[in-house]
Amino acid sequence: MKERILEEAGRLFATRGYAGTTVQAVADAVGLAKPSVIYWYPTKKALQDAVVDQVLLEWRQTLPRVLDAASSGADRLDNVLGEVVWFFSQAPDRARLLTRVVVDDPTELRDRLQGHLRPWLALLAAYVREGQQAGRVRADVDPEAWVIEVVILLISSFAAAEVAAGVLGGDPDSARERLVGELVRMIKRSLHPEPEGGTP
Amino acid sequence: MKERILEEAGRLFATRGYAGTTVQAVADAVGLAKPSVIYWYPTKKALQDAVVDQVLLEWRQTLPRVLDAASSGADRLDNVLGEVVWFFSQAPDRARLLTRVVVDDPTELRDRLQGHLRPWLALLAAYVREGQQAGRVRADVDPEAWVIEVVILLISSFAAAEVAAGVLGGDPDSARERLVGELVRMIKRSLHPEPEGGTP
DNA sequence: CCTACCGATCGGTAGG
DNA sequence: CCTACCGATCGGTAGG
Repeated sequence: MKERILEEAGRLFATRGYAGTTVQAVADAVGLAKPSVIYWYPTKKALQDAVVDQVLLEWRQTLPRVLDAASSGADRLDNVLGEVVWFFSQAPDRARLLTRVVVDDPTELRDRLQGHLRPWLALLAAYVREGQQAGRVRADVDPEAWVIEVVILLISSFAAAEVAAGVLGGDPDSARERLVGELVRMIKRSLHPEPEGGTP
Repeated sequence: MKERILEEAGRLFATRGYAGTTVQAVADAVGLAKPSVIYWYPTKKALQDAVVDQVLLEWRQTLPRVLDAASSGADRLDNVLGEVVWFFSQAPDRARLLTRVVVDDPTELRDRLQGHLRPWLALLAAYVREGQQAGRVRADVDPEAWVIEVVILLISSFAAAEVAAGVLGGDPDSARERLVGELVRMIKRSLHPEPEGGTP
């Protein structure tokens, strides 16, 4: 039952935000009375923490794939982006939830996110720098700033995917596809002028 | 007094969101009793609408500058980006507010935003396409998708600027500067491999 | 522009 | 896991 609650709460927090989600609404979505939700998660805050923790956990579980993608194939960046895109495409609520955490002000949650992000920032920035020394990556890239901007772009692009597809018009599915394609292209071209792999 | 209310409400809606902002909090910030706020803006919803309208109005007032920047100088894209960056740097709450409108779900607000965006999308995409025909812009760019992704990146980058600067570390001001610099570089390089202007 | 007040709903508790 | 209930606060109104 904890899982059902977590699932519905995740959906609601992602779409309506923390303040916009009532414990009663979560209870209704699951089909329980309000105190039953409070039985499993003692406060609304604890429920939100659990939801955010779950997204971070799911991300950690995706890590092996990403690291694998990062060390194989002709175009490693392309592979990594593919995994990240898959992670958010799978469940766009993840991106919406993370966007809220960043924008909703709670400094404590931000700090928790930063703790998760900082090691990644260092790792990825080192990769970029390495590429620069090898001449594969443009010299004018600011490695740390690039990584941060790419993370922002990835998360917010998926968080806004629905609206963006609406603005683009046409069939929603193909609109989403065009947007993801251009997103990936932009990120790659911002790092190096032409694909890594060269001619196959 | 309407102005004071609008100002404080804008600050609060941007930082805490619609559901997270109470009419009482707005009243306290201005130094009025709650019913006095309701006197000037008959409902909380009307107050939010006024706040969003104001941001859109300020953007329209910035338009002449942007259009001017778009038709002068060696690197027109650079000039336009400079104006947009200035618009959001001036008041980062604008970006945070727009992010919320997109993510907070109210379909009606989205539609209003889309109405504002659509003509721009067409105009900017046409510019990109024109550049492609002249060979100034890479052929693999998807003009409409590119414009949308750039708008998303610009808005969310400023909305997350504070957190991003925290992750980057060091002096907050110079961190912000690095991030904006890289943001602009990414956008430019995603369109054409080298600066438009050539050697001066 | 304020005081006084409204019904509804908030997060959470008591007790079983 | 539920019913019954708590004080606090919500958006908004009445009346001046």
